[in-house]
Amino acid sequence: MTERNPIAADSSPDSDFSNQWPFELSDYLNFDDNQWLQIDPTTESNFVYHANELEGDHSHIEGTSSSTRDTNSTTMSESENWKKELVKERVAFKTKSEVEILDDGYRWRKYGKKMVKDSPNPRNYYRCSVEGCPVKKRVEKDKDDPRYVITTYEGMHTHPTPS
DNA sequence: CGGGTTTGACCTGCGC
DNA sequence: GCGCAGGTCAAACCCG
Repeated sequence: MTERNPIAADSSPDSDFSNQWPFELSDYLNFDDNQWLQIDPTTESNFVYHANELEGDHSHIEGTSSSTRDTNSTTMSESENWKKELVKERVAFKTKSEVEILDDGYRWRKYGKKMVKDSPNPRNYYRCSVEGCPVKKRVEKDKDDPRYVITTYEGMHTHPTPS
């Protein structure tokens, strides 16, 4: 599967991520359970940076990137648990799509499939085909609306997008 | 033949 | 400690 899937062109050519996600992004991000975050289409290029902010501390979402979290003042047990979850970048979003396999420019190899408890649809696990690249993603259909596909990316690519 | 998919088994973390 | 659920492995299989 090397052909592109031009479902929709992204409208922000300056955005780095418009190259990475050349399909239509939905207005919602999901980070866990019921944690849906609505994003502004004009700033959607920022969302990647904030996925990990939400992993353990759902209380705030900031507009800047990466790791500025050492100044928090939560309790000890909380911050430890929270650190543990911040090992990897993670971002999830919901796309309206007929197909689950969206070509985002990278090559993915499927390595697992699992039924999840809260959904009648199976969850598929993919890994980046490039050797040494730690990126994984999981794809599942929205249980409430099977016309939507929930994709969760984990990690950052260590290589440029193959073309 | 090489790369990706399928699929059941296995591993691990967590709640009870 | 046990059982469940999510995540991963890996052998067999499929396909260009």
